[in-house]
Amino acid sequence: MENTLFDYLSKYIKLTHNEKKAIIDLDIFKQFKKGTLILRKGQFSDYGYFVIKGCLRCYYIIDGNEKNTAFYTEAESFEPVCKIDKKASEYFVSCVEDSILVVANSEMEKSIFEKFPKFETLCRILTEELLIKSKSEFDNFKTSSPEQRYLTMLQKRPDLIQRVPQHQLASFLGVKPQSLSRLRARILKKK
Amino acid sequence: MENTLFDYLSKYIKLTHNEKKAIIDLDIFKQFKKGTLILRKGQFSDYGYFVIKGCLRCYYIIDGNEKNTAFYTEAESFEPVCKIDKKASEYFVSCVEDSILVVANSEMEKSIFEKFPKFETLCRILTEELLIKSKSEFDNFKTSSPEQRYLTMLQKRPDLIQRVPQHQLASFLGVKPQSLSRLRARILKKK
DNA sequence: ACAAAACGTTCACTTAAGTTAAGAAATGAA
DNA sequence: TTCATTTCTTAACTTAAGTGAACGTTTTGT
Repeated sequence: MENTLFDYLSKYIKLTHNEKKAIIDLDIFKQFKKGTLILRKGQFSDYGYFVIKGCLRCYYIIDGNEKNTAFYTEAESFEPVCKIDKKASEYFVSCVEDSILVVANSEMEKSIFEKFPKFETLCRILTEELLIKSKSEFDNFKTSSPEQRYLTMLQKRPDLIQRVPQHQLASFLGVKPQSLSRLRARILKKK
Repeated sequence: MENTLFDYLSKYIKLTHNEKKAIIDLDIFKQFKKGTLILRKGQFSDYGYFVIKGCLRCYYIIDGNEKNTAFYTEAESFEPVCKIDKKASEYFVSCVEDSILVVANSEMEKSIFEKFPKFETLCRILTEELLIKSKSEFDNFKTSSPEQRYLTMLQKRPDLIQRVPQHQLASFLGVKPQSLSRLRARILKKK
């Protein structure tokens, strides 16, 4: 369980046995059942999440309809907007599957930064990397048609098509479920 | 000139006179003429930018057409993807107007982090904030129609409509210039 | 095992965006 | 100022997405 986390972190810094122990002692590994709501609209939360195993879904409810904007799977992390904003959350986050997550709040972060300053460097670098990745994805979304976006997802995140219902992927790709269905039929016909 | 930077930073930390001097001594304020290319496709760069005055435009050239994905104005910052990726840049960044920018590379960052560790905390927090803002904007883009996006821009970034040509705003809003023109006519008719 | 709910596809119709082209308006350089 | 270029708008036509509904399949809970 810890391995997913430490393997991921080892790309950035080497951790001593003591440092690893300090992390484990924080008791940050939590299990959640499929369907569990991690975050609700209107809620305030200063917890951040890292997916060890499973899949999280971020969605808005707009005019009574769910609009999915993000899916987080193994070795991906996310911090709710409300954490920094200090406003109530605009969206929900739920578990698409039974999941194991690393869960940490600001207080825990602060205490570990004080004990091991290099964790702050780590967090800064990880966040910079996420920001960059986020820009790439946004740019790619803006410059592609729904059909191209679907083809890109087939290449870059083929697992999502298996684990997530089509009608949830639709809004993630910026279209309605019927359009996604049609678009897939169109692609099949072309081949 | 420094004021734009220090006013902005004062929201996050208090800087001593010494710390401010250390920043100014880095000689990071640079002027650029309208049209100057700050970053080219294919280029490697480890510089980050903060806009004191002016406007930057990030664009791709896809099938010979410019696709604009971001505009940066006063008190906004950006780091090129290639800085962390270590791959060649996929896009161009140019000055929409005569601009004054804070320009710093990784080496300068590193030296200032060593002298004043609290700058690293500052950078971590600023980056977290940018990431959160970026997620909000992406979510908003995904869950809106082009018409709604234009109306949102009218509210949130009305200055852009004045400073940036319409045909550049079009791809930023995810449509062709003709569609933006039509969409604006449609809005006027409704009122 | 069964009924209910959720899911995916298809269809007909509507609405909006893409495409191509033409012309008017604004901008900039000589 | 004039001429050329760029920018913006309009229009006619094409293509794709939105909408509402139907239908069969799969999944879920009891």
